[in-house]
Amino acid sequence: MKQEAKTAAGAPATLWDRTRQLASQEILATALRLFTEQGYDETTIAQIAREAGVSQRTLFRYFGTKEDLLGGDQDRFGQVLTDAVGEQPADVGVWEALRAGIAAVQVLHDSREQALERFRLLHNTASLRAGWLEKRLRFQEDLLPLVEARMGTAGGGADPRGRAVLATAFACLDAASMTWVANDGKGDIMDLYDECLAAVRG
Amino acid sequence: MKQEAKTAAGAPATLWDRTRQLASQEILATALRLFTEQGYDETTIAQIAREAGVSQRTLFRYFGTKEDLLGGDQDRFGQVLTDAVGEQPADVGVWEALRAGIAAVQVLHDSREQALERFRLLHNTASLRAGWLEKRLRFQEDLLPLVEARMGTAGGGADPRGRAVLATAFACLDAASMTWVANDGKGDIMDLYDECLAAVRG
DNA sequence: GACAGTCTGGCAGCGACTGCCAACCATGCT
DNA sequence: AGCATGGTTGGCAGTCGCTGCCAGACTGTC
Repeated sequence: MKQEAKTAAGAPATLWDRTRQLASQEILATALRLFTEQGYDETTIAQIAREAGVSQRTLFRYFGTKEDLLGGDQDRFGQVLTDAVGEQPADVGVWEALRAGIAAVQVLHDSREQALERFRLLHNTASLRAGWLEKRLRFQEDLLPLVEARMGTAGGGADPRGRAVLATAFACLDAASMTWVANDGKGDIMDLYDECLAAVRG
Repeated sequence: MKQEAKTAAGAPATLWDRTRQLASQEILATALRLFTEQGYDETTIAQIAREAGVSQRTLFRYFGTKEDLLGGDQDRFGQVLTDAVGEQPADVGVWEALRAGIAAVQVLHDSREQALERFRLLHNTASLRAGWLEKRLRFQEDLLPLVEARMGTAGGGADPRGRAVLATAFACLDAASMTWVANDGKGDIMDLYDECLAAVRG
């Protein structure tokens, strides 16, 4: 259940945890390979489990959902995002604070290639896109109180402005990443994000 | 299944078509009732089919997807939207044109109550939210060329600004409708939308 | 009344996902 | 070393959304 994934270097904890982590990596690698090879929808859980050498039941214990096999740690995304935004000084504006959060998330990507590969899958697969948008919406919900506090709007559901600012920031991130993928990973996502915001806010 | 052997009154279309339409309405009404009564995820296709008096197979022939039982004509939404935007005079700005399109869609709702009921289900059910966002993304893709033409940006994937403006407009609509639902349908969605845009671009 | 074209329901099956249960095995205690 | 413990695993059955297939019932036409 809960795992201190602090196995950065050495300190291999118990043998169990090491085995767990190994299996987890194996499953993740197999899934990503098959997804890029033959597409997300065309890859079945049974196939991933077979090629990774585990049972379907175990696979579902590691990753509760087929989607989780791609995103890996989307939950950590949300964590890093809200943390980064929350840690911004109080005198920083909303837009700047959100920018800082988004920038913090970008650092989490392992490599440009892997990020590009994942984004490409995400943008080209309807079911994945849907799931991702849904998760992103939950991040927005988590961020909402922070944003409203920074804007001075009382929120409580009556004032739409906090939600609007938040949704716009993510919308720009969306546009930026889609353009980034369309350009085969050329340029920097944050630059594109800035360009998007500038286009929107004049 | 059973049918009124008489139906003497009026015969505008063939009996087939009439039966079909009747069954369709019956299914739709049953589905909406069960969804609001016990929730979307807790309602099975088998239950809807049983209470509507048709087989599952037939139900799936009428509505290809469980989601289709709620939205009904989401496709028409997109149609009206793109038509309205496209029909705006050439000298109208992007933001204004998009606003006109969104306003055109609002007219399609049957009644305030029904719209509120549907929106409530939509915003409270994760799977539905995901599907809706996905479909909305497709609308954005349809709208993109129109927006880029109006902005003078030669899209082709290289320029993110068209996508950014588009996504922002929808983001504001999202924030507006969520606030509308949170306030139990009080006020006008378009007013909230304007407020959102002002907060973003102000 | 016979024929053709639809529509329907039932059945089997796929894929994602879950609950249950028996077998397993690293770990800790004696 | 021996043994109990508790987390881990895999298989089996089952649910739910959804599809292909096939036989039978129905409507409309000649």
